[in-house]
Amino acid sequence: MRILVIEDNEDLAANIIEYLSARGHVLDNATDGVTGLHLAVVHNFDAIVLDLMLPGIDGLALCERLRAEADSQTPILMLTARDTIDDKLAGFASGADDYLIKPFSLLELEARLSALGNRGPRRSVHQLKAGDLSLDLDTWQAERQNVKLTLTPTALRLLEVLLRASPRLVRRAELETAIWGDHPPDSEALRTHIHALRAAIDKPFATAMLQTVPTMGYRLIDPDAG
Amino acid sequence: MRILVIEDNEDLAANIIEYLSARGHVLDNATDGVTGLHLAVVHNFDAIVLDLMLPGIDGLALCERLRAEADSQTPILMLTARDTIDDKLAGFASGADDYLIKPFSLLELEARLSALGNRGPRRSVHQLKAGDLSLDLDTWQAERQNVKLTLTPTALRLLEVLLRASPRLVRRAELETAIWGDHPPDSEALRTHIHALRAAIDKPFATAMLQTVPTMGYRLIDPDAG
DNA sequence: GTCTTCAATGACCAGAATGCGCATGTCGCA
DNA sequence: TGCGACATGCGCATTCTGGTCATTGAAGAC
Repeated sequence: MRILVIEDNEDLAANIIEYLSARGHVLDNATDGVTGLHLAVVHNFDAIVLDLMLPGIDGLALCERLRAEADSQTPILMLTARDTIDDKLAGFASGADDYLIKPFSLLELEARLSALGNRGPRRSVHQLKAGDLSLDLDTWQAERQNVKLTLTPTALRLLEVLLRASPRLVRRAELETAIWGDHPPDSEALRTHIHALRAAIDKPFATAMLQTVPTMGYRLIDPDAG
Repeated sequence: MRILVIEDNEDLAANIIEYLSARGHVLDNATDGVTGLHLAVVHNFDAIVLDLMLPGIDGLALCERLRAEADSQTPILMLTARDTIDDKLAGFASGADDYLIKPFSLLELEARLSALGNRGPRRSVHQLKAGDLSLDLDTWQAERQNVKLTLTPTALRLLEVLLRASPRLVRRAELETAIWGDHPPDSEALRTHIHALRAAIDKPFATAMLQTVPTMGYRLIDPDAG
């Protein structure tokens, strides 16, 4: 996860950054509110750790401005020594997603950050991918090299089957039953659809991913992998 | 919000339900794990409050099964008297989104549930949004580019469903049940309403947000995002 | 109680997209 | 050179979608 830590206490910030970096996250740090707000708006973090006591802008105000002006939905975890109910309510009211009281365990911080990062529509678990080609099963939008592709319904199903199998080879019979069920068309219409799929995902690009294996079937490979 | 409370302590459950109901939420209750799991799978809650000490299935196991088998992404807030780091970590590891220690304040519970349900109480209570298109759920006023839109009741419900799902694709059958319940009209009246919705939210503007995915359904996208 | 208005529905038509079958072209191989 | 397997392009039939409109039914106004 890419995480922004807005915290002016250098020791604490260093602790958090060291621990989370070691756990494989990418960290960024701001020691005052203005810088933090700026970083949060410009970059696209997966989560923000926000101390409430800050020089510059107050933490609550920063949170509100981030939600209101910048219309950002990045999850925010507030960090503070204040543990009265009113403090917490104010935190959530300003748009925070979680609220952690000092002193806290770094383990718990990471667990809560993960929970924040995992939820929400941003991260779609339902995505098939092979190399620079991807198919989002929520939106059913296919992309290659971040270019959106328009596919016919059949080509879309074909792509889905091939992506799920990738880089395995899929037999023609398998593809046919996947698309038409038990009653595939008389002729080998599959070729036409493979052709259409190729036109969409391979032709506009430099490298071809959809390969033919004569007499056997087709497979979708990632040219950059092995 | 529609909230499921899985809690066998009757006093505590009654307290939570009474309080949250009074605050305008719709509550449901299960006193054992099996019933809870069943309700969670069948209905579509905005959040689940889950006690860890339950007859039937253990809370952690229930959480895992919900995530794994049912593939549910409903936010889960765990409720327990156990407050060691290991307990918390186990909770988050099983798929929880938040973890609250007894005794707790009902105010904090509601704040945390709001944060879970909508990532910011502001959004759920007030408005749905996608790009420059928004729907205020208090006034039921839809706007695009700050221009107020007049919609027919059905188009309004259609917009609500699509906005909540955005940018996910919504299948035709899904839209039909969302609007008409189990007995959708004979003909494909949905098209006419989609047409009406398009006329209102897309036609007067330069860019179209409501996209058709042939054979599958419709989706509402933010043209400026990714 | 009647009239008016508006939305929902279902039928219809037209245009476009898609699927499928076929003819032809291409490649590799014996 | 001949054969098998596949790619490609084309045309027709079908399907899908968008748009329009008349009818129906409900809610509100008078």
